[in-house]
Amino acid sequence: MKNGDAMKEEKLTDNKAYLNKHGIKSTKQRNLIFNILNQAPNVMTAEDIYFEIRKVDNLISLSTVYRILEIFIDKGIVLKSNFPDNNKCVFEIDKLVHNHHLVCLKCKKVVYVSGCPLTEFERHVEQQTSFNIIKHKLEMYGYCNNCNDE
Amino acid sequence: MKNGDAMKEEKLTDNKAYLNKHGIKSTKQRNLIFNILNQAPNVMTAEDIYFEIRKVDNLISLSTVYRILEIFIDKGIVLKSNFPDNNKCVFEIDKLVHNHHLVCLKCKKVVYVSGCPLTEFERHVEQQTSFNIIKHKLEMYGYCNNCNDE
DNA sequence: ATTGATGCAAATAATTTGCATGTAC
DNA sequence: GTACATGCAAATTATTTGCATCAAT
Repeated sequence: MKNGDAMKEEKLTDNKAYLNKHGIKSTKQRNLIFNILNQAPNVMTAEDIYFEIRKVDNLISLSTVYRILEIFIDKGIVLKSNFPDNNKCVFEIDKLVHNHHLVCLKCKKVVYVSGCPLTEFERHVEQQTSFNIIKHKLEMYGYCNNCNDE
Repeated sequence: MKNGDAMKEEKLTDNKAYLNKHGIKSTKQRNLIFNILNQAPNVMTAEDIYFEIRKVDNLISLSTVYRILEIFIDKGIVLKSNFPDNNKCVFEIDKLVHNHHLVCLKCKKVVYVSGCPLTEFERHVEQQTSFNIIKHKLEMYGYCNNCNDE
């Protein structure tokens, strides 16, 4: 028990430092959301996060989830996406390795794809358009192994 | 005048053929929406389309706009996107040349970028993931000439 | 004439906001 | 103690749906 508590304590402290480093005040709710997103194997909607927190029996308001996500996005530690199928937004930690999304058109599973073939292309586009390109988002759509078989 | 009418007539006929070819029944409203999207210099929201039609003094219901767009998407002649800033969906004709989006983070202008550096990468991802990739969506974000200067 | 398309109003769903209260520093 | 964060309920916004009427074949 003591051990568990100590680990928990340590984890929270870690997050606090991380949040503070990014100019974000640490609160119980912010730590929870950060932990959940950080351990999530996949993108999550605001509601996913909300229900995940309820499991842990720590009540939180859905609007707080939205507000905290907005802060995390502004401070650059979370990414927001919007797949055109459903109108829900999905959120994920902004890992610094460049991951892109591969979405199954049938079961809607999202898989991360590492590697990024765009660096050179971006430079080319910058020259052509005189835009200053900051970031990009790449989503690929298709059918996963399972859904292909059916 | 006669000339104008003839041109209009011809245009509508063209669209009808095009719609029918894609398994879409032609109606006044569908022709209007198709024309508007086809001549649009940029992506449009459902409301943009709705107001554009109102200008032409032809009343249409917003729900009809949504319904027709859905059909166009299903039949593959229109693309739907969802930029994460605002929760509105945007629509555009699916030109067969592969265009991608370059979005200004400040003024929200969207510019089309031609060329696609992804063909080879997609094959690589298919091998790695056993997905069957159907299509992709690439959005680049940055600051345009104007907004950079300020 | 028939089948499906549209208009209108109401419903739904995601997200945002106002305000009173609670909490981190 | 103060300033900001949160909870709750209500508001807003985009999109969808039900149903009666209209239009294309």
